Amino acid sequence: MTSAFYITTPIYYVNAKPHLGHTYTTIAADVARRYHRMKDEKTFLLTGTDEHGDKIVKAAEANNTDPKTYSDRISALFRQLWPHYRISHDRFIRTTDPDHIAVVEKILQKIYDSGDIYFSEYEGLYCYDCERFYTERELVDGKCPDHGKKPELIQESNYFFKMSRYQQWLIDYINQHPDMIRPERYKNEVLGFLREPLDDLCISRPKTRLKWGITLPFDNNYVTYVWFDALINYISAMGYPDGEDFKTFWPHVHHVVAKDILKPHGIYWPIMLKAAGIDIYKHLLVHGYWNVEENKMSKSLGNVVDPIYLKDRYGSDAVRYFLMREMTFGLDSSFSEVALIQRINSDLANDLGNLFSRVLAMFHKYFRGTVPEWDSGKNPCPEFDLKAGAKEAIRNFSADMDNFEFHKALGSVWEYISKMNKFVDTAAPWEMAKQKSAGEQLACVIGSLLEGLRVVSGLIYPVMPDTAATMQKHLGLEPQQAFYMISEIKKWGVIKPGSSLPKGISLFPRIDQEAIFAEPGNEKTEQTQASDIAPEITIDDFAGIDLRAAKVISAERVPKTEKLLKLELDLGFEKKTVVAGIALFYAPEELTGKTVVVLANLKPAKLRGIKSQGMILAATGDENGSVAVLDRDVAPGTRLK
RNA sequence: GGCGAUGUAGCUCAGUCGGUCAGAGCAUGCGGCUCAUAUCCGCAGCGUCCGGGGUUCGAAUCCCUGCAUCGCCA
Repeated sequence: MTSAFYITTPIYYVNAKPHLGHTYTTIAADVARRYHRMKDEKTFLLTGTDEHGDKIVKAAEANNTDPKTYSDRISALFRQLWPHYRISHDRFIRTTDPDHIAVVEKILQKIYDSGDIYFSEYEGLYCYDCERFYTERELVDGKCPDHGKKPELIQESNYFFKMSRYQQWLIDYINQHPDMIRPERYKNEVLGFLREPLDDLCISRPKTRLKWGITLPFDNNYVTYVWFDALINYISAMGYPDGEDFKTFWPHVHHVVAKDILKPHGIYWPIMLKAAGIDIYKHLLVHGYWNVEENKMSKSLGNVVDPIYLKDRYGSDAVRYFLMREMTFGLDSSFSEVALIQRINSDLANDLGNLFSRVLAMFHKYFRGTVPEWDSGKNPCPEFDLKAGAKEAIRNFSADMDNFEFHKALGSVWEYISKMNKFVDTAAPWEMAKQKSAGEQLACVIGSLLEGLRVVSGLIYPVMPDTAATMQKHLGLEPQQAFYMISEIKKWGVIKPGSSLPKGISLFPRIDQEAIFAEPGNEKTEQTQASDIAPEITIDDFAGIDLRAAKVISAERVPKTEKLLKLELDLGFEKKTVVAGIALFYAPEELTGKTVVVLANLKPAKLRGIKSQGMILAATGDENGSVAVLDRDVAPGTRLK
């Protein structure tokens, strides 16, 4: 019996601004958290920023500031972004927070005392510019791949965490908890790592080369390696070891991460917990990447992955919906503005928005805004049973959400929406309205539809909280109340007869894709080839173009040019001289005797002193070209149309 | 080089133990309705289920092999 749910995002490294990937991870966590709220669980959502390490020092230097000031600035960008997407974290942790630092020190000391941290001297190849060690095989010609300098052999002492000691334990643990790392492919990947001997983890950096970090409690000359510091945020934020939040939520923790940080979360973190005597996290949920398709986009890459741009343009709910619907959790997906617009138009505007709009319009038309008495049990509506459908939708939705299969969960909701659209068509309320005798049935149809919409508003709540609330309002309900509780959604007949409802609205206006691409700065560049088709013409326009079959009598290069060939053409009734820019692709003799297509009524032009009386058709690109040749014999002069 | 994953309709993908599994959504075409955001509903796919072998009465589904793409490791 789970009564609590704790979900985390990674703490984001402050060396870059928030982008689409961060947004996806955090929205996914928020969606999961809202779903567990629906199940009446106590929930906690943690996110934050990771601020230590040499990359931050460098980024700060590049911006002419110090690490703390720089971190403050970037961290604020993350913190300020989340409200735009209706993400309300219970805590936003920073690794520079004093309570976090205190817990990191505590954990280090604990592991040190238990003997899993040792001090060791070693030598290695160090690049002073990169401020890092290289292994022999990382080097290119014995030089650092970034700077092309030869690294120096230096000696250094550091503290190491005995991960190797826990290798077998971790393998066994994962095998005993097969759903600990999900989806399964990532569990297998971790087990793959573990087939090789695990190196001990260097967890310190001498202050001589890095000061921006948490000082080791047992040696003032070193700071903590950034990953060791960062992972601990998941417990420091909860007041480890004695905080109430820690006790309540830690047993129910779910970490959401992208696949690039699988190794720290799948290997370092459980071993750290084990070594510190803390229970292992419950689930690690690993998702894939968003591949942003540059070519199909209107905007520059930077713009489209900018979460603020997307939200301003399409709205928080629509972007949340797209991200959750489009990506199979765990796999990579591609992101494009075109795909986003298509989802919005087909799923949100056409299916859901239009259903909402048509139902409310009919309700107002036939019942003047007052909910009629109706009873689906006593007087069943024709064809479909929306009540049973709702039950099924809720069941499927819940099962999918429990498995973090957001895309499937939404699929289940949309199946129900589709059922309702069919129901409207089959029941044809407008026909019933014409026959006064069908009044009871009409009431049942409209009443059921209103209830169905209420169920939908509850089910979309985790993904589209704003839209859910808007729907509630227009169904005459109180969006402030916990309408999204599963127990509430499951009821049938919540909208009371006699209550009056406000007018409906368009939940999601359709988006005119062409209009967006036509905006200044949105020129379609390098689009797919189909997209640069010239403006539409009529058959009459085409009639003005006189294309003729013409036999090549002779061909010769135009002197002093690379591209031009002079062709003598036979059109049957006359001969023409034509200059064509195809010399890069054709030798003159190749063309002689072939029947080509000539634009015969082109205004003559002089090219290199030669009067060209037409133009032959050819497909030419940068690399190659091909003259249009008729593949069967026709009389010269035959018109093409 | 090693390990692993993937390769199914124009696009994105479902296909659990081999036997109506050749599917869904989008896009496209045609037809219908008119309550609705030119929306909705219905109908329509001659797909070498990557290629080639094999096992089997029977394979998209198992085995071998080749190719392609991707990931991790080295």
